[in-house]
Amino acid sequence: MANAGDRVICGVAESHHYISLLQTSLKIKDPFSTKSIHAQIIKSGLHLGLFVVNNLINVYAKLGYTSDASKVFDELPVKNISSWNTILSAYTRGGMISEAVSFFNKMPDRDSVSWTTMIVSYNRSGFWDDALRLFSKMVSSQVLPNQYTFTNVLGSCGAIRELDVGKMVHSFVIKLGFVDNVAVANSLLNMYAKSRSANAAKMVFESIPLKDVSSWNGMISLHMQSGEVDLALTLFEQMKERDIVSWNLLITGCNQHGFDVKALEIFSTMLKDTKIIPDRYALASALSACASTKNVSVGRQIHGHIVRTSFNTSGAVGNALICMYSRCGCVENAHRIVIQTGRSNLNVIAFTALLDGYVKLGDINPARQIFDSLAERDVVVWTAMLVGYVQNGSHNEAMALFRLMMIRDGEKPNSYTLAAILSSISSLASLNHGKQIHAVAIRILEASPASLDNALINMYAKAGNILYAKKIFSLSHQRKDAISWTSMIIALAQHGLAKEAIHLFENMLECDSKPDHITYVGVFSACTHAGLVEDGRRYYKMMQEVHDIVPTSSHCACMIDLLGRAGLLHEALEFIEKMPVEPDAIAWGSLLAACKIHKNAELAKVAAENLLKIDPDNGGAYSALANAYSACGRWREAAGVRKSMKLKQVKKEQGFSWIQIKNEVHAFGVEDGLHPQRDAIYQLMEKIWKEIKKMGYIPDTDSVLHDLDPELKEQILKHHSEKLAIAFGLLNTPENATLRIMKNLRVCNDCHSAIKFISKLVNREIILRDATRFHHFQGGVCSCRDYW
DNA sequence: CTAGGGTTAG
Repeated sequence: MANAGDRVICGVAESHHYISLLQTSLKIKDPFSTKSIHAQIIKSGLHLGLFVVNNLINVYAKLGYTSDASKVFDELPVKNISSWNTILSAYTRGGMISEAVSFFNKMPDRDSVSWTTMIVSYNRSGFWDDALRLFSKMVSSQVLPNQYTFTNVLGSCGAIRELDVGKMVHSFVIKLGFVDNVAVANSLLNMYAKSRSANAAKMVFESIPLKDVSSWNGMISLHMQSGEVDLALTLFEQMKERDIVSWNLLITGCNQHGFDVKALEIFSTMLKDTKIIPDRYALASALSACASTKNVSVGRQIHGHIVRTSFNTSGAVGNALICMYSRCGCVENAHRIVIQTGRSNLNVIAFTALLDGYVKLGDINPARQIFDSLAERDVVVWTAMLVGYVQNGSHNEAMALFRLMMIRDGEKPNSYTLAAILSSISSLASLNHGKQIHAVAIRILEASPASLDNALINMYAKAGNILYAKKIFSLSHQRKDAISWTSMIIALAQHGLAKEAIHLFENMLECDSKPDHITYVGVFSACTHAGLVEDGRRYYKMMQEVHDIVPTSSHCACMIDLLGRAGLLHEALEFIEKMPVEPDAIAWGSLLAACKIHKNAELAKVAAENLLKIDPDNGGAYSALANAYSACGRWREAAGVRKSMKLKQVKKEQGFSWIQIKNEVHAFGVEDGLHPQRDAIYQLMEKIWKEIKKMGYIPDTDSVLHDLDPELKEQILKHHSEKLAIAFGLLNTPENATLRIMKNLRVCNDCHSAIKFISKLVNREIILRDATRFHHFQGGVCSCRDYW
């Protein structure tokens, strides 16, 4: 047993002995050996000095034995600032910020380590402002920052793009002589890079005397952030050594900028040419690249690697796998990974991708099941579900979901949500709902993006309010895109404002906005509605020669329509025979419709036969052919067609019309006897009928089967669904109010003529949206000038 | 006792 004097002399050696023991116990994470060392230290008395005891406290703290650490600290008769700092760091490491703050305030003295520990703690929790505030307090308390302080404070500046503060810190760094410290210099570089000061960042980089891998990585990151992928790649080539971060910067950068093939190339080079093992960032980005390029086979290989190395699929990697399989259409695989990984380890983004995968396959029900199973929903997943319904044509479900989102869940929609619901509203042509959404958009969005304006234009146009559509278009002048022009051109064309539509198209060309294939559909339909055959031909040529657009079947259908309606039936047939794509049902249907208008039964027969060859169940073909025969007075043949229709049980779409009064939609079929107001409606129609006949209206009884009693013929015409809807509208709206009627089929000749008279008789504007376009009736005339 | 570079997925 050594005496007291020996102990003092041996102190230093003994200290080293205990410290190395403590470090080993920390390294192997063995709390029991720590306890036994602790016992030995007590046994030998606390003469070893604070250095050893502080070390003991630290090891306890780092192993998570906070109460043991505190106990040793509390029992210390004499403490130095390092003892206090050690406990402080124990609190901050455990994320106990409020405890750390009150401990920090209790400290008798604070040095740069104490302050820095607090700053680091704030940074770790993302409280960048608090970190900077504490830094300025530190400086005014006359405590000098060290290199650790600077790296962290510069990190805070970069995170919140506080360039001005960052510059001040920079001058401080220079003053205290830390510029040559590579860690501090790298932090400066990154601060400037994040604050979008590329030149300052480059200057810092050039001035670093001993650049390390991180310095180079910082520059690569800078270039990737600015989208200069080539420069980033060049720098990467120049590097003498590269680490996983260098590789990941390239992989994620290429992925983010759409160079997904390159990203996968780099990923495979890393696997092949280096010993670097891909981490979760590399795997997630590579999988994302597979998703974007729909490269399942590489995606499966990466999945295989993940399985072989039993890589943890919780979090980023699992989410990326699910997204990859969903976007590649392998929804079952994605679903399997959800089950294997466990729902709680995955996030809403992965589930949104899965939901979307089902939507893309047209499986709306499983998509809804996933949606319902989510514990937490954000605005994006609500929107994805909504878009699913819209694309599926389930507009009522879309409306119901939107209500659920707004009212029951209180989720705030964004511009994508609003554009999606507007698309449903457009299909339902519900002006009231559309106006409500417009109001929501004005209330909650700071600025309306072009996409939303376009949805609004579309909605107002489809709901019959062309004036509002024009207003939105003219107000969105700063952020107009090609789709805005297209939406407006189509809107004008649908409303029969063909000259305006074409004028707008010319404007669009002058503004150097590039029309696409849809723009041209709008242009052709405008030409058709106005009978502008020559313009139509010219634009058809321009589309191919100037804008390099290959005509699609819809363009051809428009052209056939244009020629046919103008009476150039043989030219239309010639067009079909020479058109660049295989003639489809719509092409022959257009010709057939034209034959009906121009009473050409021979050609109608050719068109109908061809149409039925392609689409044998097309009820429209039969009735169009029958109508064409009727129109030429060939009753027997017309009856023959109708008979064969019955024989073949071909269904003809039932015509109906609807009108919205307040928030309710009232639908009417032909001879609708079910409506509660039927007597009043029929009486009013009777009265109107007499009045308009006095004004010169002649019922188009030729369009009805010929072998009926004339009285009965009139009766049938009188009770067409659009006329009933108008009578109902007149009964239930204030005087002078505009009536907006929708019809699922095209308006018939007789109704078109009758409504003109009605508009004059009751002095109302009547807007009728039929299957293809709008008719604005006012003062006895229609906006289509009887050409439709 | 305190620290610097890369953070994916709808």
